[in-house]
Order: sequence, then structure tokens, then C-alpha cells
Amino acid sequence: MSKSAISNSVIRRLPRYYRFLGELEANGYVRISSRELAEKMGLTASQIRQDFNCFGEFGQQGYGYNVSGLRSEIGKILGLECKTPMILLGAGNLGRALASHIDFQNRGFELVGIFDASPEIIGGKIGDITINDISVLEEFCAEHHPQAAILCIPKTEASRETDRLIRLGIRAFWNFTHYDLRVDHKGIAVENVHLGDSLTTLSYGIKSMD
Amino acid sequence: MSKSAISNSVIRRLPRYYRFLGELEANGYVRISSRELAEKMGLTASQIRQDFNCFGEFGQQGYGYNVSGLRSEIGKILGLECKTPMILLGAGNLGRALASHIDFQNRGFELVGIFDASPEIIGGKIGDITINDISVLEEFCAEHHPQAAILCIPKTEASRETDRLIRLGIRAFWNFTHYDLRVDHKGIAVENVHLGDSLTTLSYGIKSMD
DNA sequence: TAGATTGTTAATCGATTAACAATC
DNA sequence: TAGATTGTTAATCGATTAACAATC
Repeated sequence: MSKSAISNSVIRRLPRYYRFLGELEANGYVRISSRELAEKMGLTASQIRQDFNCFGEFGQQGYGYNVSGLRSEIGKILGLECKTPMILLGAGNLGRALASHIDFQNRGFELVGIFDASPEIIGGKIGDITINDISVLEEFCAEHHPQAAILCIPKTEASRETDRLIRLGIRAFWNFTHYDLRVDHKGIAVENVHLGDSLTTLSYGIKSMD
Repeated sequence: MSKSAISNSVIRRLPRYYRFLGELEANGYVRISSRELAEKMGLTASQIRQDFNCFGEFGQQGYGYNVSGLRSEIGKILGLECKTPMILLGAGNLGRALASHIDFQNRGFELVGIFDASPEIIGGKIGDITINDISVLEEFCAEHHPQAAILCIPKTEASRETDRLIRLGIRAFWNFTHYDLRVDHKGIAVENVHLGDSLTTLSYGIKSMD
């Protein structure tokens, strides 16, 4: 829907705003000014006001922003009222960690299935979801229509499984494999998480301190 | 050392360059032009040349860049020839995943110790490293002098443990806890990985496709 | 009303892209 | 030499910051 001109830089900041506002709300804040929020988040007040004005007028002159109102507006923009059904491919340590620790509900998703190829793992459970054989993916998708997938599989299988998943109706990928997923198909969303690159950046950070 | 004017945007791209060049090298590439690399990475040739010129002249007119030479130069800039001793705090699923799947050696680090507070976990092993009781951190640091730490502990303990670790000589944090670590102390490097924010961004990506 | 703080425009800053002379 | 491709400067684009009138 809103494909208007919200820049990528702004969007990347929205989840963090949403998170901070949630914490403020939990701590009993009712209102907050751009100046105060800027201080807490390490941004400038100007930037915060510019950001929030991309999608309408949420504040009130002389008062500031209503914390819970603003938070729920940002939640709507992020699409968090939908709970997109999501599956996990690869139930190794990382897949297991994500399945058990990520708060899918509050991020706009619901984890509905877990798949792996290794016989020792298949049949086990993570939370209350049973790990299925990846060969039953077709039947599962026909029945449950998941729309998003987490990729925690070996690099070598990523490309093949991605094609398969797209054929099965998956439109969004949270990619943890060791390569950059770039899908040519239009209408597919991809979020690459490259943990190795993140650690490498930290290495530079150490070196450049003196 | 080189605290010159390498912008943050460039630095964020370096690990990815390093990775792509490694793959090219593995595939037998000896030379590559900025145009060809741009195509493979989804960047512009101009940007690549600008980026590489931040730290000297690595290419050769009429020829392009030597793949392995360029890669090792970027490796030096990133500080990957050092193997900074690193410890892991928190050996739950996520900590376990990182300890077993991350290629520390190629990212400028060496994992030298793992700590947890839970009696059921302490004494176990991940790879060939024994999980220690977090109470022996002081002795361990006095002996092994780790300089970096991975935080995979509950949010509630993050602030306290961070202070403790800084006192023990840790100068770099790879932070997976559910809050933004901002260290006031000068001379501390932090890389926050907020997986929840990443997933939230994907939610927006789905919604904004139409 | 007076004080505070937004919404918004204008100014600045930085990053990306385009262009081309230098040179291998 | 001719062709290719860099290194680098100039032009463009976008994002951040500053400023202030509008208004609660």
C-alpha cells in the first residue's frame, strides 16, 4: 500500500523507535518530546521530527508526542498488526535459537512450521512445533500457506531451496545463510543477516580506536 | 592507528567486499575490473573505485584489480591479521550457535572462553571449549587477557556484566542482548546486533510491496 | 496569555554518481 | 600503439541539521 516516498534510512530507524517507545510505555511515560527522545536514543530532535513527519502529524505543538499513540502508529506503518505465517528451514543451533528466542508475534509474524533434512533432528520439537522432514514442504505449504521463511540452511542449498520456496508461495525471506540473497523476482522481500560481516566490522572497530 | 577520514558507509561495505573477493579468488579469478565487481555485488563501478581509493591505489589502469592482492589489503585495513582473544557470555542456543558456526579466525578473533550462570550448562563443552561458571571470570581474565566479548545474556544482566567486563579489560563487545549497548567510556568498540529489529524491517518489506 | 514544542522550510553536510584525463 | 580501466575531480543527489513561524 503506502509505497510513497519513505526513504530507506527512515525505515531502518523505525523498528528502533518502536522498541524504545515500547520501553518508555512500560516505564509509565505518557508523553515525550522530540528533544527528550533524541537524548535517550542518541539522535537529534530535528531528525526525529523529520522522521515522524514522513507519515503524518503525530505530535502536538507545545506538548510533544503521546507515547502509546505514536508507538501504535509506527507499529501500523511497519505492518505489525498482521501476523504473517512463517516457516523455518534448518533446525540447527541457529534455527533453534531463533525459533525459541525471537518474539515473532511482536514483529509481525507467526512461526507455523520447522523443517530440516537431517534424520536425527526430524521428529524433535522446538517449543510446541514439531520438526518436519523438508521433503513434506509441498504438502505443508498447500495446507498452511506460509508467506515468509527463515533460511538457516547450508550455503550450498540456499539457492535451490529459495527457488522452491518461491514456487510454493513464499514472498519474504529472513536469510542467515552465508551468502547475499538477491532475488530477481519482483515482489519478494529479503532481509539478509550476515553475522560474519558484523563481527568483521567489530574487528575494524578495535583496530581504529588506537 | 589509521583514524583518517574513512567514512562509516565505506567501512560497512568492507566486510562484504572482503567476502566477495574471497569467493572470486576461490573460483580462480586473478583480476577483476570495478565494472565487473559492481555487477556481481549490485553496486556501481564508481562507488567501488571511490571506496578503494580511500586507502591508496590498489588497482592498475587498463587492467583492473588483482583479486588476492586487493583482498589481503582490505583484510589488513579490517585488522584481520590480529586474532583478538574473545570470550562468550551466555551459552544458550544463540551463544552455542555463534560459538560453533562463526569462523572467528577469518574475522580477526579467537574464541578462548565460554561462560554461563546456569548449573545445568556449566561443565559442558562447545567444540573443544569447556563452559565455565561466570563467577570465575576474574581469574580467567587475569590469566588469559581476552579483549573482546560476545553478549548472549539476558537483557537484565547486560548492563552489570558490561561494566564488569570493562573493568576486566574487555575493549570490544558483540552485543546480542535485547537492548542498545552504548558505552560512554572512550576506547570501547560496540557492534549491536538486534535480530528483532531485523525481522521487524522484513515485516515492513512485505507490507510495502503492494 | 506565555511557554513549550511541533511541523516545515531552508541550509548544510555527506555520499553517490558521472565524467574524463592519466596511464598501464 | 590502441584499448581498457583506473584515479580523481566535478555534479548530483539525498539525508541530516538548523531555524523559526505556527499552534497547542
